[in-house]
Amino acid sequence: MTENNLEELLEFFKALSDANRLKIVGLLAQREYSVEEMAAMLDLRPPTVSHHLSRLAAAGLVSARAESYYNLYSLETEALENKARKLLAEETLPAVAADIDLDAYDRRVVENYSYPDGRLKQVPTKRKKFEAILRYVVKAFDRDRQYTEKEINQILGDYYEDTAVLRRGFIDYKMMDREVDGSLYWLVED
Amino acid sequence: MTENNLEELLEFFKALSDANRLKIVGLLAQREYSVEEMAAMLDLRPPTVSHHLSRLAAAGLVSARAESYYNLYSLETEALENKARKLLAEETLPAVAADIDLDAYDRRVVENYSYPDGRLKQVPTKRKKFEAILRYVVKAFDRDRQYTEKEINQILGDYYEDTAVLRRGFIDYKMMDREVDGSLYWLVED
DNA sequence: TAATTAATTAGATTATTATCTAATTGGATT
DNA sequence: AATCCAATTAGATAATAATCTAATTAATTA
Repeated sequence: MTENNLEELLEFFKALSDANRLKIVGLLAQREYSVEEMAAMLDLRPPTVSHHLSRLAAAGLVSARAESYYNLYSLETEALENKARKLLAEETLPAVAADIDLDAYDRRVVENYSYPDGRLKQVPTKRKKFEAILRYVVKAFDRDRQYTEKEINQILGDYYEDTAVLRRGFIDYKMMDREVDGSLYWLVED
Repeated sequence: MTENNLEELLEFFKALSDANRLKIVGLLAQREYSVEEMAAMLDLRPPTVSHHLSRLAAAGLVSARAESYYNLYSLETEALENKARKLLAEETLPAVAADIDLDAYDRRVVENYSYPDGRLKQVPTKRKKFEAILRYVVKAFDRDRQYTEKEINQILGDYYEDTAVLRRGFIDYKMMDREVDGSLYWLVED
């Protein structure tokens, strides 16, 4: 369902990503034509037009009806409209990204900045990488409870000596919140 | 305006006719990303992602904003919607065919079946070619008047000896109509 | 039945395009 | 001022895809 979505969209866009195929669609938007007629009008050989038509047909955009030994092609207007409308639907594009490995960047950063035992070699200065490290470290905390600064530092100490830079990062990037007097910390919901 | 239409549509479809570019669009439909982040998630090198982004940007589908030395890309949702809606508009597809040489098939058929002086060598039996010949010969008649069968035959005689087969063709293919008694003929409007 | 015709399929060639590595650019940090 | 880093550009290579000719198929007419 999710992966199909990408395949289906891809077939649709590929079908229309050629000038001569677009012209064929333009022709068939007006009336049906035989292969030979279109070949003459586009100045192509019939096998080439046949090939284009088979790609359009595979995407469901055209269909043929046999009449004597002509194959008369016509546009599947509804199919075209459905695809265009699907593109406009809210849920379509996010679904295309459904199977993408969103954590790949974080994993790469964590690997580059960690010793084999899981401790951090250092903390990156660049924002994107710092955030990736924070997302990794924050997993050590529990959503359902509150922590004293002492407890925070104890947990962070397993990752890095300078616990303050990590603790401050959580606050700066709004991954944690705390009491005004700084006595208690807790995770912020996404 | 008319040719631009094809170019613009083509750029749009080509921009989206690649699996990785579709995935990029899917990612950016959710939030903005840097080039390096997307490269990691798609398992591509940054130059490759940069190339894909420039094609998407050329089609107006994504835009970048610089933040420190990141280029943060986001989806141009409106542009995408406009293109999709344009595809649904009645006039778009016929406009794509506006510059096509619609007479190319007829010309080819007429040339194949005519002597240099314009007379027909023979009349084709195959429907499509017969129609092409009829469309050619019918130009000899005037829209604003009526013809007796005798006058018809005289004009058709300039093209071909067997005038009846042409005259009958006009009637069969509804290019001409006539009185029930067959006394007068006239051109049918398109 | 033989000959003709439109379309498709097969196979080869050419043109595009996606991708990579290496080099360059332009900000940002030390 | 020197260095670093993300992004882009340049240039080369590999993978796709468009197109052609030749052969085949299916259907029609002489």
